[in-house]
Amino acid sequence: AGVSAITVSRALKTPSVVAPETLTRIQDAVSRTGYVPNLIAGGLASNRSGLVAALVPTIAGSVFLDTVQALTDAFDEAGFQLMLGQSGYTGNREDALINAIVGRRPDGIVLTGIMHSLEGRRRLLASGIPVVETWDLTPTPIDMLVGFSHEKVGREVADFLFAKGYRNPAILSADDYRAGLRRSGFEARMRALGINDVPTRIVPAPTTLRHGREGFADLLAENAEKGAKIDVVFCSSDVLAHGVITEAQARGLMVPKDVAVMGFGDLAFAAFTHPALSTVHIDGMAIGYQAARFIIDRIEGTDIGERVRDIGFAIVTRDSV
Amino acid sequence: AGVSAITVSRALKTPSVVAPETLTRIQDAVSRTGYVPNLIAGGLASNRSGLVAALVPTIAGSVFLDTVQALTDAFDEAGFQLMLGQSGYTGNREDALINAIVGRRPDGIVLTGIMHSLEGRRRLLASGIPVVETWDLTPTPIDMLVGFSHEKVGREVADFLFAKGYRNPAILSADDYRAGLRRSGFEARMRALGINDVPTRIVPAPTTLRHGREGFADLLAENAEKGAKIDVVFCSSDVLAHGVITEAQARGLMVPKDVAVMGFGDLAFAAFTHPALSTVHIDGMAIGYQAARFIIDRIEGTDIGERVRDIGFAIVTRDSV
DNA sequence: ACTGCTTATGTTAGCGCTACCATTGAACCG
DNA sequence: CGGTTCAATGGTAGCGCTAACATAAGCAGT
Repeated sequence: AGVSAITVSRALKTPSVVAPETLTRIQDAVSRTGYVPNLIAGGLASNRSGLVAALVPTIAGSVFLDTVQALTDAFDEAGFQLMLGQSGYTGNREDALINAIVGRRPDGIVLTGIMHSLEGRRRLLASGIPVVETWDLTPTPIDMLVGFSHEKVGREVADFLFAKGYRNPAILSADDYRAGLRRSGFEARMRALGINDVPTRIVPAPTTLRHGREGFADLLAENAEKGAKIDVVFCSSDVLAHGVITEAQARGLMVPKDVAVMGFGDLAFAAFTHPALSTVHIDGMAIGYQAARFIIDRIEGTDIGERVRDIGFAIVTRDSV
Repeated sequence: AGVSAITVSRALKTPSVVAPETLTRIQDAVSRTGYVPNLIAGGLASNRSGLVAALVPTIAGSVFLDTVQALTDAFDEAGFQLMLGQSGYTGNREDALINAIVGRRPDGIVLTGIMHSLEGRRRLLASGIPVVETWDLTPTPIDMLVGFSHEKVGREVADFLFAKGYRNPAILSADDYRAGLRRSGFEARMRALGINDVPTRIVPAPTTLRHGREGFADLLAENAEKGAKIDVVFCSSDVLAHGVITEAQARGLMVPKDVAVMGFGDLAFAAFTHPALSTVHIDGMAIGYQAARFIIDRIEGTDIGERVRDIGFAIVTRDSV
């Protein structure tokens, strides 16, 4: 287009600084030749890769979907591309993933859940890349954090169910760190209320409708042996809770008359099960948007204010409790 | 470590060509200094970014999850990082995304669904990047393809339901291109079988339990007016079908005695609804793995054989039909 | 006319690697 | 013992951009 490379670079990145006439000439040449700037090279030169990494345990049928969705949306809009990594629930792949990710010099990293491996924490810290941990609260975040207290969820659900008159709660929970936190909060508060033995069934993460049905069936069988009864099941996910409702239905049990069911997550379907699921609402999208905001602000040098955001939760009463 | 940069590069990429003694010395220095190679720079130099892009309409509650999961897994293992892009169902963001993605010079692109925009096709073709289109069949793929015929699904489901004795089918379908294909296949075959008017309800994509319930309610209301009846509902997704089952239950309708329900996708939960959902099984994981294989083979120069793979489908009979 | 300031564009260097070719020294061979 | 081969390592250039500074031209103020 009769101009130097740098002018083209400017025309594409900061069009405001080139003369309008030159600009149109360049844009014309770009569309004529089908030129697509190599952002890899640009990233190397400017030290801004335009990449952001998100690590989730798994996307399969998970509560993190909304968060991932919000992240892609928010970052897309800001011109970043999201790299998705699945660490699995076991955590042993986390370290290898961290290396692969840090090597690509992303402009930010969003972690779902807090980072547990010390080695991983050190490496992230050393990299100097903005990091947001999400979906949990910890007094010692690596960098920034947006989440809520799982323990507190457990406690408040215990209070809620107790106030509703339930005295024979059971737990159906995924084998997952955060679910464990909710469990202990729940048990601790129940103990304080005088209920000491809470029958508990642990199923593998990620949760499925199947695990909900089978887990509930197991819980029932186990308790029948002991001659005990269950009047409410607190599930570690809405999917599990949906499974419990389904199994109850299949057995001719009325929900909530015979057994009440409490979920967690308030996924899109929760309001439309039959009966509608009472659950704990978590705003997964808000977590994603806030995480994106944190990183974008940090990159742009804007003040981000308090680096830890407790996004809270809300108990939603519908018809299953 | 007393060696030149290039030797380090070799030690990390092709350890077999450096002397074992030198190798340990380098590895020692790497772990001592916490050196993480800059893959951006490496990518620029070697023209291999180690990035692969996946475009999905949306990940929200979708049938594509398994495919995305398989893609991250397969590519992670091969040392590639997945970039996730959501194009939305409308398709107008597709072009902008294509540019952002091509600019990052990924080593491969996986498209969910075929690319419709001519401009997008041209750009992808021009980029020379290996492209796999998935979840659909077309006589004119951009490059490689792994999918199945949605029309054929519609036809076979029509045959299947007709053979089962159903004569008053209805359709509950998402407003989505591929669902439309299944719909026309279904209607065409039904017409051939002498059934001309198939009551149809279109709901927005992505599908939710809610749309399943409301859509079925609408279908029912509409038909009650006309004094017609519905004996089976063919849904464009398992989620929708689950909604129909739920709504039927809420109304005291027996499935499949009063209405039968047919899903699509065979998602993990389909076997565990009550009654268990009859549906069309699609192996989303296999689609993902095959797509990854295509791209990896292409990169490594291995012969990929036939560039179009029809992965087929299977009608799964459970209890809802 | 000179200075100072602003706007538009250009020049140069370098981001951190790897491709390519060269070099070195040892082993092997007739 | 010179020639050939091979394994291990190094030197140089360059991937395609952008940061930083330089330059040129226009314009206002004195």
